[in-house]
Amino acid sequence: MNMRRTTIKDVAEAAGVGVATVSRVLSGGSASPETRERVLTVAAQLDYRPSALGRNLRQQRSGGIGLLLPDITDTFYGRLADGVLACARSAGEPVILGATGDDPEREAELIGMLLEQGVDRVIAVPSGDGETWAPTLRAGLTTVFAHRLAAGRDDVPAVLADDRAGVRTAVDYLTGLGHRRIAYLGGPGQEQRLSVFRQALGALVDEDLIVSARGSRDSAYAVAAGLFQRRPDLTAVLAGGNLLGEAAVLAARELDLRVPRDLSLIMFDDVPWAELCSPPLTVIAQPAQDIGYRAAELVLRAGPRRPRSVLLPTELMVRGSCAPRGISRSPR
Amino acid sequence: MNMRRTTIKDVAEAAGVGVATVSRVLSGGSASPETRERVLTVAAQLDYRPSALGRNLRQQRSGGIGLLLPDITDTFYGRLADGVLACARSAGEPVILGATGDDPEREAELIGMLLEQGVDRVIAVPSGDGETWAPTLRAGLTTVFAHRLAAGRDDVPAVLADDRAGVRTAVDYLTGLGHRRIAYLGGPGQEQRLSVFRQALGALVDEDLIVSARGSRDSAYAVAAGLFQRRPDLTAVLAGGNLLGEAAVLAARELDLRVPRDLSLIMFDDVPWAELCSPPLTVIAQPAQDIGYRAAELVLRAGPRRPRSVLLPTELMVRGSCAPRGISRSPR
DNA sequence: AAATATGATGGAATCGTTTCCATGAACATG
DNA sequence: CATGTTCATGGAAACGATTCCATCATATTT
Repeated sequence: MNMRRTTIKDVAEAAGVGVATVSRVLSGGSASPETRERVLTVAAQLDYRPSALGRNLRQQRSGGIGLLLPDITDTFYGRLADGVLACARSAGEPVILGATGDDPEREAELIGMLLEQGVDRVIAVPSGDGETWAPTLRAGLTTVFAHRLAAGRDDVPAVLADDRAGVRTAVDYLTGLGHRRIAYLGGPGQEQRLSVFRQALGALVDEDLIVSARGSRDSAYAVAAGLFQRRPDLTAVLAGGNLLGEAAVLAARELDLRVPRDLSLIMFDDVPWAELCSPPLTVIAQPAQDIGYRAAELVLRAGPRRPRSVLLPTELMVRGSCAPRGISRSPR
Repeated sequence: MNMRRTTIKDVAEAAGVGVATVSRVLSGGSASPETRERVLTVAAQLDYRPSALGRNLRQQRSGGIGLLLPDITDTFYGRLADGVLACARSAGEPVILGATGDDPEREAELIGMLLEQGVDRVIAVPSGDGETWAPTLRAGLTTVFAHRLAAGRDDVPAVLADDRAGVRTAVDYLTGLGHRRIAYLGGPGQEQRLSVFRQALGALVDEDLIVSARGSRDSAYAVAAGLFQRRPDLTAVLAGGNLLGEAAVLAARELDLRVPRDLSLIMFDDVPWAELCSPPLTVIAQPAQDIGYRAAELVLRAGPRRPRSVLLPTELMVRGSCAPRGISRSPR
C-alpha cells in the first residue's frame, strides 16, 4: 500500500536509457531530440519528480534560503518575509523560517539548525553581534542582513531602509513644529537610529528621554507608560517601530494624554491601522516588502564577489498625530 | 581557503573508531563508556555537525515541516505561524514557509515544491479543494489543516477555531441589540461560516447582504464600499477577518457612516489595533497562535492512526463598535 | 574447562542524484 | 582509405549519513 517513490532509475528503465541520460535531459544537458522526447514523455507519465534530497547531497548544497526574523507576528517582519517569499518563489527556492525573538542565543541555535540543514544562503535581521554570525561565514554561507546590521560585522552586505534620513526628517519636522522635549522610544538593535537622533537633536538632546524596550508588546507598553509618567513635560515622541507606536498610543490613552494636543507622535513604519487610529498616525514609511525582496535578490544572485549593500528610501507620511507645541501641558 | 565540511569520517578517523560507532554514539545507540566519551570529545573538538542532507537521504525523509499560508502579511496568519514555529523549535524541526495567496494554483505549485524537498509533514490553511491535496496524501505526507478545511477532504485532521459558535454568538448579540438587516463581509474559504450565519439569522437572512471579497486589501475595500453604498439600509456588519474589518472601518469612514451610531460592526479575529480604533472594535477573538501550535503538535506526534481534529473556542470581546439599533438612518 | 550468551565494533550496502570518463558511432578531413 | 573530431550514451564513482551483518572478545552458565 505504501509504494516507493518513482526514482530516476525507474524512468531510465522505462525509457530504455541510462540514468545519466535521464539526468542530462532533465537538467538541460545535451541529448538527441528523439531521446529527449522519449525521456520527457516517460517522466511525465510516471509523474517523476527528482528528489531534492539526492540532488542536494550530491552537489553539497541544499538550495534553500534561511530567513531569520525577530518576530513573525510583527507586521513589519511579515511584510519583509512576504518580499523574500515572492523572490524565492520566482527562483523556485524553498524558504526556511525561524523566529529569533531578538535573542542572540536563540539566533545562534537557529543558525546551527540552518547549518545542519545544509542551507547555503541566509537572510537575517540580526540580533546577535558579529561573533554570533561567525559560523555562517566560516561555513561559506552567502549571508545578507536586512533592516539592521550586526555589531562588528561590516563584511556582510545588507539591505537597509534609510533610517538616518528618516530620523532626521522626523526630528526636523517635530522641532519645526516647536517641540523641544522630544523622546525616543526604541527597541532592540536601534543603536544607529539613536546616534542619528542625538545628532539631529543637537543641543536639545535629553538622555532621560531616550528609552529602550525589549521586543515584546508588554515591555513596550511598560516602557512607554513609564516614560510618560516620569516626564510629563515631554511634548513629542518618536516611536521606533509599530509595536512601540502601538504602545505609545495605548499608554497615552491610559494616562489621558490627548494626541496630538498634549503629545505629538511619530511612528516608524507605516501599517494599515495607522490610518484607522484617531487621530491617524503620522509615520515614517519603510519599504518592508522591498527590503525583503532586494535581500532575496542579493542572496540569490550572489556572484563571486561580495555584493554591495542597498539603501532604500523612507518617507514621512504626515497624518494627524502631530501638532505645533501649544501652551505647554500644565504639569500638576 | 574554502575548506571541506567535517564529516563523520573525519571524526571516526580522529577518534580511531569506525564510522558506524560514531553514528551510534551520536544517535544514542549502544557503545562502551570510554569509546562514547572519546567520540564525543573528538566530535566537540572538530565542531562536527551531522549533515541533515546525508541523514535525510538515507532515511528517506527530510524531517522538516511545510507550512502553507494564504498571506504571511495578515497578522492572523502571522500569529498562526508563530505558534507553529514555537512547537517546531522545541522539536528541533525546520519549517519551510510558503504563501499561497489563496490561489489553488500557487498552492499546488508549492505542494509540488514540498514534495520535491522530501518534506514529510505539512500544515496548511488550504485554498484548493480536495483534488489539490490528493498528491500529499498519495505521497504519504502527514497533513494537517489549520483554520479551515478543504472541500471534499474530510480525511485530513484539522485544527479549527469554533467558527459556528463565534458566528452564532455574534449574530445573537446583534439581533439582541435590535438589528435586523445584518450583512456578512466574507473572504475566501468561509463557506462554513456562511452556512452558520444563514442558519443563525433564520428568517432575517437577506442574500443581497452576503458578500465575499478575495484575499487582498483592495478587494476587501471595494466590496465593503460597494455593499455600504448599495444598501444604505443595513445597520450591522459582521466582518469575516481582520482585513475585512479594516476595510469596513475604512469604507464606513469614507462614506461618513458613524460607528456604532449608523453602523454596528463586529470583526472576526482580535488584533492589537482593534483596541486602538475609535471606537474600539467589538471582535470575535480566535486563538491564532494556539491553532498553529496545536496543528504542529498533531503533525509531529502523528502516530500510526490518524489523529482526531481539534476545535478551539472563540470569544466575543465586547468593546465599542456595536450599539442598539436606534432611529433608522434616514436613507436619502 | 567447554559451550554459550552478551555486547562492542567496523566493513559495507544503501538512499537518489549528478557528473566524470570511456566507448562507440557517425561524420569530416587529409 | 585512414585518421581525427564530434557527439550521444551508459557505467560507475562520488556525496554523508544510517544500519545490517559478521566478527571478535569477554562474561556467564553448565
